[in-house]
Amino acid sequence: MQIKHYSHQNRMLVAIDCIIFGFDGLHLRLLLIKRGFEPEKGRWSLMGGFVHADESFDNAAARILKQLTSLDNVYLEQLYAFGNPHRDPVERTASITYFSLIDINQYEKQISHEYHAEWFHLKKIPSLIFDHKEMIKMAKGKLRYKAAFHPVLFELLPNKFTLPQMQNLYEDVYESVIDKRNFSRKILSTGLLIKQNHKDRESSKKGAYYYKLDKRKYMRNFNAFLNFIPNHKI
Amino acid sequence: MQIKHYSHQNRMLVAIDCIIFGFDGLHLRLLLIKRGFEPEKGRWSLMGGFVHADESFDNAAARILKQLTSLDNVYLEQLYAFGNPHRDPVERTASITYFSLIDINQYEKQISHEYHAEWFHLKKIPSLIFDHKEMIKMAKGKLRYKAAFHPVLFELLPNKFTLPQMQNLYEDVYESVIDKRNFSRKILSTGLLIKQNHKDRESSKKGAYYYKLDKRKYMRNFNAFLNFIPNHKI
DNA sequence: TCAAAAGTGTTGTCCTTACACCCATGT
DNA sequence: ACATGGGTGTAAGGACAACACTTTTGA
Repeated sequence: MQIKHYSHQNRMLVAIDCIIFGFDGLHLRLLLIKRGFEPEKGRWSLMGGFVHADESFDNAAARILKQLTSLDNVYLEQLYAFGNPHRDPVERTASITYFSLIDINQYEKQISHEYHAEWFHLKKIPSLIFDHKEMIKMAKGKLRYKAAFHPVLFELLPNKFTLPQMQNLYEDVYESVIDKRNFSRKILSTGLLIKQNHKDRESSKKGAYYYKLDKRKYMRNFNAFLNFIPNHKI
Repeated sequence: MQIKHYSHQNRMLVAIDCIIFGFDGLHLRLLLIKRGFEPEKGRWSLMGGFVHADESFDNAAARILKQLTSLDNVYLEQLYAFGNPHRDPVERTASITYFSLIDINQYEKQISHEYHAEWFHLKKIPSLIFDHKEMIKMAKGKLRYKAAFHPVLFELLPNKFTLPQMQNLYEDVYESVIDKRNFSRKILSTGLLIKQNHKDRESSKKGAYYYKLDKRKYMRNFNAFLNFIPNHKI
């Protein structure tokens, strides 16, 4: 006998919420939108949406991210499934959260104004709906954890970037000060950076050399362990 | 206006599946059951069940684990949400997987025969339903990742254990051979072990000293980074 | 007395850290 | 000329990895 349904079981809505990080050259930032429907319409929220009937979670997350940013092929990784029965007061809704790292400059080119999105400094996150604050906290933890061993923060950097910019990024992620001599030695020792022969002349008088990521090596070595952060705690 | 439902959205079943690891003193093992209902009745499967209407995912996982093992307070951590639309052929069912580490001796005392459960050696996993093989693969990866930096494998060990037993466990998890001198130095340097003054005389002639875990230090230091495995790859 | 597993120490290498000065440029 | 941030080298200490012999005891 062919079974058609699991009877008497509870079905629920499943949504995706995206925790979207960006980096503006000085600080790590988080992209939030103004919620466009009830309840809580008009309050700040993570970008999200319901999973469609014939869509995997990964596809739903990519679709939702693209809706907001118009970007394809960005770094997107499942973070955690939030399933508290009353997290959405309207109706039981599970949220599968995804963690995204995007190049803020790519975003700026493609910006959609439909969602009233803004980049927030991580120290200045406004009040958010539901359990979104908890989601962000977990995403920050995961970013630290991952970046301590994998070169994942390159996903946040533009095509060309300088070592001082990179150091700003690491210092912001770990909320700590890093010695620039040790930092540059460690980063360069990965062999992932290709020095360019021109400088960024905007952020200092002397100018800092641009580097590009060696994409081939990056792909190959992504899962190798690195150890970027001295004395890091999670 | 009070909203009662999100209209026109797709609702789905949400299930929990538990990847349950144990350690018998020599080898890492995985607990599987014989599925008790259609479809795929009688085939090997992870222990699972549907999330009830008013139950969080964590609570559902703990309930389902207890159903099989009769154990409370075991190590249980969310692993990943599997959401492929056709992963269950009957009806769309998301699976939130949980990763569990239990002391196999506790389990043996409490065994429930209702599910025809068996412990499988990780090299000899039988054919499994749906995407359960993929779940196990991910769980193995996470176990390695986590155990490389956190003392989580203690969850698999009985109250009293010997260093050779512990080393067997680490060697099994990482499928590699570890130098016992370096291993004991590293493990003991954590300060987490309390040497007992009697020996296990069963597994060797000379006998190996028992140790107990210093639970207080274990709790306090769980999130500190360790580095147990030389040259480990994920 | 022999076999089998437990237990223990040393050394060289490499990685990590701490630290200070010179350079290039715009104002 | 000076202030600002960029770029580089060295030395000391600690962690890690490689390695071999002695001990205990049951058979």
